[in-house]
Amino acid sequence: MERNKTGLEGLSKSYDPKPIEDKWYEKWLDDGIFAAEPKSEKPPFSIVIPPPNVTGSLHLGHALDNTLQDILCRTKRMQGYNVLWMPGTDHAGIATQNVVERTLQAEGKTRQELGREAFIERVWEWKEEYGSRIINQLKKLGASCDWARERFTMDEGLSRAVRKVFVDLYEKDLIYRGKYLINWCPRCQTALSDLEVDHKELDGKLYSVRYDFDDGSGSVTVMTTRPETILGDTAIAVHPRDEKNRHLIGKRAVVPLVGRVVPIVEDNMVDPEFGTGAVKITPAHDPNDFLVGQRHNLEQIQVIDDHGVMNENAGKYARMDRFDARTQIVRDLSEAGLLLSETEHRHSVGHCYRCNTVIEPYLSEQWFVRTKPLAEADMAAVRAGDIKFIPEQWTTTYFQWMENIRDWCISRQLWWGHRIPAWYCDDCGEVLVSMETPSGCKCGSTNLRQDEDVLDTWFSSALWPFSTMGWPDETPELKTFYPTSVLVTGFDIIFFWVARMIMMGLEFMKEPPFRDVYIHALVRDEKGQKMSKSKGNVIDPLDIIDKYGADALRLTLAALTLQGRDIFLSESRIETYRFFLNKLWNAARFALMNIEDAQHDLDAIDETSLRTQDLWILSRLADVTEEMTRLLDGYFFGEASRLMYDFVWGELCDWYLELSKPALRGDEGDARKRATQSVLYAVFRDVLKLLHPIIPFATEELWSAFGYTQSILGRSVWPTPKCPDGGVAAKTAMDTIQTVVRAMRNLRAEIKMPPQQTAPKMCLKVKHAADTEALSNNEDLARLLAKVEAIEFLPADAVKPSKSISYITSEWELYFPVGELLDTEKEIARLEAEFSKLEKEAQKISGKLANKNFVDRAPADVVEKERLALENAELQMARIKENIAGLK
RNA sequence: GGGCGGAUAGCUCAGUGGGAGAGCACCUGCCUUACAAGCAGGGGGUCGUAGGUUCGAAACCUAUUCCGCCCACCA
Repeated sequence: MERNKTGLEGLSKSYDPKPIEDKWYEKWLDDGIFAAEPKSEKPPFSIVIPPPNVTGSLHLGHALDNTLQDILCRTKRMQGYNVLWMPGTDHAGIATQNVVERTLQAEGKTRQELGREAFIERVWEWKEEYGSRIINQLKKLGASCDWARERFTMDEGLSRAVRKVFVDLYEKDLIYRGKYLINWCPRCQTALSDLEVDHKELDGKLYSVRYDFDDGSGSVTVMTTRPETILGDTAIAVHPRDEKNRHLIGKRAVVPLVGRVVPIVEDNMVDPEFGTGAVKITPAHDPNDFLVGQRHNLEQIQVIDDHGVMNENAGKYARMDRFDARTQIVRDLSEAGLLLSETEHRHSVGHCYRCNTVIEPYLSEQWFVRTKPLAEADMAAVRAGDIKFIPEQWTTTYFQWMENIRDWCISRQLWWGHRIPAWYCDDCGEVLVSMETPSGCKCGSTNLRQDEDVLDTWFSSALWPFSTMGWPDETPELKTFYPTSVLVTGFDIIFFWVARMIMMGLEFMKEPPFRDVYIHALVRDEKGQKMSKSKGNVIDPLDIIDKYGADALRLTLAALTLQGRDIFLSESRIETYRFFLNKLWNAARFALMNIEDAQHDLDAIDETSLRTQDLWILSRLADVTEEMTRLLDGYFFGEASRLMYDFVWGELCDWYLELSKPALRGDEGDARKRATQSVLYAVFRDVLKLLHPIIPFATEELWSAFGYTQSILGRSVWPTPKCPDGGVAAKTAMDTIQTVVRAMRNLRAEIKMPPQQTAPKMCLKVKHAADTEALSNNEDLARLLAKVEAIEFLPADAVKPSKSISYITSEWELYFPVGELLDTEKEIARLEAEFSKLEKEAQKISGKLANKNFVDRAPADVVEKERLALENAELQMARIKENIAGLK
């Protein structure tokens, strides 16, 4: 087979990602390697990207999420799958609107001044300018998405899907409209869903306020954290079985400061143990009170407006900010003698997840999704195993939320987003919900007004797995790639996104949107703190890519990804893995410079010329190939990365490359040289393949330098494990060689012999249990690695060589004659320390063996192992003792 | 209030019933022609605490302490 020329000249002396990464990304795009085939004989594998916000810039969360997806996609491509990785971005309603509003603010303008149409135009301009930024950043990271399919949640096609879903759900009575108490952000001027409220524990005050009865017969005391809502009180409630407050039911109290007379009612919501057991009821400003109000038909009096300012119902407090009003009302209550106490109280307060403003429970007309029926199907699918969470523990979290799900408020009083496809007839009040703008009302009127509101961003994201594939049309993409294979995302959006995708997928596709949900950790800083701009601990992945390269970042993230644990990232950690890339780089350079002159077909390995080390590395490679395949298949990214790290560095570089040197120099003859060259060629081929999904750029560059037949590594076929004949025996032999070599190095270090100095001679006395042949056949290897001139094999009954230090195992004894360098006392001390360590060990084991329970109940092989260990320890002790005696 | 995760070497973490490990940091010696972003050797841990199960526990069970996170209609 004609081999491409190796490109050693092109490789810098140390690993430098700069000239490599952009070049290869371009080549992959030109080659079309990322393109999915709508119809194919190959088995499908598909992932839809969690669409980043168009406002966004790549952060470490994206970097991790997309690195893992890329690893999966690249692996599957090499394994022969027809891979679709669907990319795109999310319009991110509130977030984007806020960003554009801020740029307007800088120009001294507001969106209201601009008007709706002009503002939306501004947002689109902004989107065109910045929307592609994050896509380019994903490319820098190496993401192998099928970019020709890039989608945006407000594309015409996706918008059509949104309208279709809305209309269908409305017709099935799964979407309804009504006036309810919702979460309102007074700054963003919109409703929010329950999930979009961040609850934070804050130090507040709990006020006791006295409400006098209207008949002058006494008073009742209630507790509140929000005195400003007193102005909207329309009742007081006590628990029906609360004996001490029973007598209050039916009485009427006077609301302080406003003088309104309100009834005292009974309701199960009240906790009789809290405070006095009496609660003030403000149906228009508290979610609980709202429900009580419904049950008792109470008046809803709004006293706070949509800006968080007291309105005309607040009397003299009108036009005051809600927090100023609170201060003033407390002062006034105190002056009126109605404020009985004021205590510190820590409680949770809702904040807007976008702008952090304190949320106001606000009574307004909104659209809702009836979630209960959808959630039932959802949970059934997860229970049936149609959808699997990895790690499994997230299933619990998921169920916990689904079981307590409440209706989803989907209308937003924003301008940027999908306009709700509902029209109101100005003449008859009819509500028309339809995909297309209706021409007129049933009543004949043409005075139709479309609903001003837009949909929650997450409504369109929920359709992402099928809307991106062309739904509601029946496309080949849907047929081939739906359900997708796996969803990779962070736990922070399980409720926002994952659960809702499952709902919509099951409802409209009758199949779940994905089979596996791989939930990865959050990336935190080295101290475990969440990264945030305000803390100044943000690591920008683009800086990292610039400094260390995308591969170093990818490998670090993958290596630190353990199932179910957060990642603490620091630059020093990235350095560790960058060092690895350099190691791999140089190992490859070493191989290349030694196969450059090869005149034979490198693909043909002459098996008769293979020695222990060759069989060992080939069989270890087979082990690693099998293990790596298994780990990637099970989403064990960290384990997979570390497996390759350890194999390449600890086995290939530290042992095999060193052992290959004499043969490559020609010391062992031409046949051995050719065989070793072929082994290197074969090992690197698979190592580069196995590492390619994790570090695509570096491996691709090296692959081209080796000149393997397939010109693009990403197009090569995933390796299958092939253990050579004699591989298992070679592993045992290498194990022995490694132990002996380490022992020799140890003895040299003991007398501080410099590494460049060759030790004249070591004497090896091989005992019964040892693999004598492994040692005598590979004596040259031991000499090479331990830098020893000669190894003298002593007969088992030989006397100990004089003036030597020793290393003794149960299988062999190693003597290093050091002549005058022998420090007798030091050597005795060392041996005695060794002896007492063994003695302790032996005592422990014999204690175990003396235990009848252990001998009787432990498995036979365990007992046997302990017996052997004891025997060995005793043998070693006996020999060490002899040695000590000899020295004395 | 409910739930989840964690506690192992100075630091960050592997290790799910029979040998306590890795990387970084530290100490010693080396610029040995692939790599000083490197090589070789070394010191360092009563595995949070208390019980239990077991012949045997870092691992399994119970309780407990501390740390982190999520959820909840905490007036």
